[in-house]
Amino acid sequence: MYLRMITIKDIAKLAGVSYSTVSKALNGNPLIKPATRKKVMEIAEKHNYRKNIMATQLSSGRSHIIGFVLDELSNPLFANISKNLHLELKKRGYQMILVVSTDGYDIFSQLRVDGCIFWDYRLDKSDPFMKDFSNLHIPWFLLGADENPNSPYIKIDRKEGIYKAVEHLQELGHSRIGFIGNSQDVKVAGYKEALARKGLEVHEEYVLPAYSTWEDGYMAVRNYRFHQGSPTAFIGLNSMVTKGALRALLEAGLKVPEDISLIGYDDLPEMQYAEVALTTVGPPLDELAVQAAELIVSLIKKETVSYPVVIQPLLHERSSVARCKERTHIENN
Amino acid sequence: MYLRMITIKDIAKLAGVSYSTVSKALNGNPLIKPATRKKVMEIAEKHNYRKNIMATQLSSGRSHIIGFVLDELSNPLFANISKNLHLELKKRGYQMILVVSTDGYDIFSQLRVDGCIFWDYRLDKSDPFMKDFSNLHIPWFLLGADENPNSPYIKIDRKEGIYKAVEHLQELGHSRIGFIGNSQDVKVAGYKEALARKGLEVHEEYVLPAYSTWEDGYMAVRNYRFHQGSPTAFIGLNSMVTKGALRALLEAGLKVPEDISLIGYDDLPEMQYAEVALTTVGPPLDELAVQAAELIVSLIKKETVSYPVVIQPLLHERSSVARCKERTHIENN
DNA sequence: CTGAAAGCGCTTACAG
DNA sequence: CTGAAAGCGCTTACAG
Repeated sequence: MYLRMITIKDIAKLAGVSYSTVSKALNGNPLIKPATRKKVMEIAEKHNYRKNIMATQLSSGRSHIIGFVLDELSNPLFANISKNLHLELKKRGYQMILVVSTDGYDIFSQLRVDGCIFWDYRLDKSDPFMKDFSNLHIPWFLLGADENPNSPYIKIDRKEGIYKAVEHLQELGHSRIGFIGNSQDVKVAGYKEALARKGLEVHEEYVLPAYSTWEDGYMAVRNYRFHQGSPTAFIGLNSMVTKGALRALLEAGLKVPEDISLIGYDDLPEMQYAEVALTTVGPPLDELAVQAAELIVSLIKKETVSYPVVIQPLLHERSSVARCKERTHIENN
Repeated sequence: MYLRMITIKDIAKLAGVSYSTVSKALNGNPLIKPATRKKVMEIAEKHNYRKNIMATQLSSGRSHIIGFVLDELSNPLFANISKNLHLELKKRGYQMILVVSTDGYDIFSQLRVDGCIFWDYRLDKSDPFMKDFSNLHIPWFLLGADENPNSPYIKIDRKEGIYKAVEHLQELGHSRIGFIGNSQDVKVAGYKEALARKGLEVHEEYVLPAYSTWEDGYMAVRNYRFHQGSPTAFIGLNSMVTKGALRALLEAGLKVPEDISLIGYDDLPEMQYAEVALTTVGPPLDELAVQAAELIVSLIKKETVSYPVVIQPLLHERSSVARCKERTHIENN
């Protein structure tokens, strides 16, 4: 079918050693004499040898492939996480495949992954897929879940992240703090709790509904009527919503941060390159990837792990937040 | 490592037949007596047997996995194409894995895919990856390329699609037709050619620059100063740009299609659910997937194929285009 | 219609 | 330090 590829037996012949020696040399077995290893390596290199992963998998029983399951692809956050995770897994000797749940999961019946990471998955144990999946006895965990009784997960403490944003704003004198996002999101709950903890009043009117896109954030602000008692600061649900909101604020003639402060959730690089360098709160994405890679590898190795692993979002101060000048933005309006 | 899974040998023992018979029964070999097959199937079912794909791959030499390589994930078009392609491949006995090029390609050194589809890839033969990849002798083609000398590809005749849009608008009396998109895109070239073919004048001013997002389309229209000689109709680069442009047009107080007509490229379902059901032109996405699946399977089977396979974009009339009422939108403005 | 046997390309005790 | 051998779980001629 294909052009036949070179195998360890071919290399063995060329090197004048047994093919088990070749296998060991290729795998860096320390018992092999350096000179032998060198010769084997050179021949392999010269003939562009590629280990046949299927054979390796079959004999070793493991694929060294991790599945990363995402719900949707539209959030730039995923591209970032997927890339970081890919890198961290690679460092640990694993490859990653992306599985988009809308594409279905049958890939798992073909490809034996050694482990699986589910991003922010709304876990439904009665889901036929989850039933099938658990039959495979593949180590897995939820990344970014809020809870997952009896199974490992990495929790992003989003409520605490929002709390940090609220705290930061309050310290700068803001007392009327709004949120732009959909009320289903745990971040809205976190927002309300944070206000309560800080002794600030919760006004439903301060929550501008925005589902998840740039457009949503933009329209939420566009549709909002600013008035005397409007928030002097807003927190945005995610990077897209926040950037859309920023644009709408600027178009409404409000200066950010002079007239109104804005903090975005999710610390993506693009946030600092927005029209105004955005102050953000969000999980450290590199750490997230490291923790996720470590956890799945530990699970694969059957090490005992304690969970949840909790990731604390961090505040990154940039240029979209200023001390509250009470009523200033209203006057300008 | 894992809970040991049941194998064909186990089934053979339970069924009282040889394991080669089990293999054949499981694979639907017609020589096997129906009663035998039934017994085997029942036992397999009962014990939740899963074929070990690595063993299958190793012995058959093929993985039945196709790689689908994407550059970026943010366009909703990709989600659609990926899903359709996945389905079509599945019908033909193949699984698909998504490979995001920003994640790197090392997955290919681990996982032997039987074939590979590159979406709209800016092919660079000197790219070290492409060199490595071609060494693997894996069948592949470009999907959505404009050309690919000496290798198979599926061409989407975007220029012809744009031509259809221009023609449709002209037939309804429009002579000042604008385009919203970035001038790097082949669609802009197609737009200019279409105007020329139709004897319409090309004004650079009619091309509103928009790179690719909703925001880009929205801002392009926002920043445009409508005047006496402005276009009476626009064509949008893709679904996102078009939807952003639609919003900006509406906000500018223009009625679509009464005051101004709009055609969007890419016939995604969401286009008809926009604020105004959008007339679109774009490749039939189901056919695209079918053609892509057929081509890669043919290539894998070493069948001779003729290429390029050309996909013609289709016009879908909805409610965003109306007969031109010369100057009407200007008067209203 | 069924089965014994070879083979896919590796890994990994085990023996030397 | 190296090699012979068994084995991973299948598929597939081949013989019957």
